[in-house]
Amino acid sequence: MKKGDIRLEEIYNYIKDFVDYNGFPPSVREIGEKFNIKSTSTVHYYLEKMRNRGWITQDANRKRAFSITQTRGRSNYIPLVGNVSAGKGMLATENIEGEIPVPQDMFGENDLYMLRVEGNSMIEAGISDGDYVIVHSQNNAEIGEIVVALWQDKATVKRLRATSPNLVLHPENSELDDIVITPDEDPAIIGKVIGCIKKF
Amino acid sequence: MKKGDIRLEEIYNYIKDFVDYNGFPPSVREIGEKFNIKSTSTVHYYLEKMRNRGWITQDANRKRAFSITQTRGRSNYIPLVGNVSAGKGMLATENIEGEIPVPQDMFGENDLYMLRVEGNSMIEAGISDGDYVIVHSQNNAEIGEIVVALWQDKATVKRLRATSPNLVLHPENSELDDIVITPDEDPAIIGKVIGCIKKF
DNA sequence: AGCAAAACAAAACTTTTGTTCTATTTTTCA
DNA sequence: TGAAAAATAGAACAAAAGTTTTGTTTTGCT
Repeated sequence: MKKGDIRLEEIYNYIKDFVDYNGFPPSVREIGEKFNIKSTSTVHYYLEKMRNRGWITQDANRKRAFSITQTRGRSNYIPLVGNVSAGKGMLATENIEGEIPVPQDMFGENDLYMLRVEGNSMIEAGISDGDYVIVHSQNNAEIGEIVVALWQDKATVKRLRATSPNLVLHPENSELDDIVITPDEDPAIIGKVIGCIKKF
Repeated sequence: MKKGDIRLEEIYNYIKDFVDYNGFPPSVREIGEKFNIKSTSTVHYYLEKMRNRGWITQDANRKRAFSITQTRGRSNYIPLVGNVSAGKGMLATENIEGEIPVPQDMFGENDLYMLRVEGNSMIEAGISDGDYVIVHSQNNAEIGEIVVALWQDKATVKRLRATSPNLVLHPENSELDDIVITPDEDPAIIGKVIGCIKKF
């Protein structure tokens, strides 16, 4: 590899990191300073090269305004909900522990939230204790889908078996029995699990 | 709510979206154009307000360079590696199918890549066909960890059982037997699985 | 060694961009 | 209603940032 290409990549990575960290790109002079390049024209020379290779794009006549043209997936920030408690307003701000970025390509972008799973009742579906499930907020679901149900002031993740006359929730754990909830116990479906993130 | 505060929020959201989309913030005049504000000083007036409220920060004497002070978790963009083929250079650009954002809080930020899992050999560890594993790039691992091993020109995800005299890879699937690879078959560990993202 | 291309420097230049100042209109609220 | 506060405009301005030009040094290759 040519010497210049190594430099080019270094500068490119610097720009990527800079944008990631600051939310705006570095100026020509900032780049120069970082790499001990004493002339702005040299930096310009490298930027031009990146433009030609399609690494970055830049509207003409715009300052500090180039963007990296990467096939970089967008993030979608979804609230991590802590205590999923009583009835309505579970997305109340007090319950939101943070805004977690998830890949938009994978999970779309509308009405999602995230929940930390407790217990291993869904372990045979690949959802274990401590995993984070990505949930689409909705109030009903099809039989067979994995849902988040609110019952007795607690959220639980189970597979939906039946909705009437009773709500039947099926744990994906052969050691556990189905949960049958009668209407008068006032259960509610508050979402459909569309994804799961786990740490090892 | 005061009229100005509504405007302020609208402008703030515009800025957030703009930064998300473009990778750099809009200029004062661009904001003005968007909201039919005819004077740059008016936009300035709003930006100042946001600064006072801590919504944005901006280094003095820097143009087009304010950033939103978000309580949002950071994304870490990691390459999704397609064909994990022969020996070295698996992170060669040709093999990178995209840059996927993953939450930095969960997975740190160094030397990660992502791999699409084929087959259900790790299903009892919660890793199924089609899942995406998050891998820390490293060349050795502890016994018991889930690793990515390169063998016969293919990457495989298994639990590490032994490293000598033979490399023993254990599928987490009771229907499958351990894989024993002798040194002359030239296997290599190319990463440790630290996470998994699955879609339902 | 010698030549072409790549890499870098210096300074001057143009445009963009944020800021400031003053003045006017509109809202808000007592 | 009337005064204070908020919101907006216009123009002028200074600093920052990208660009251009010209030239020099270094590198790569035959």
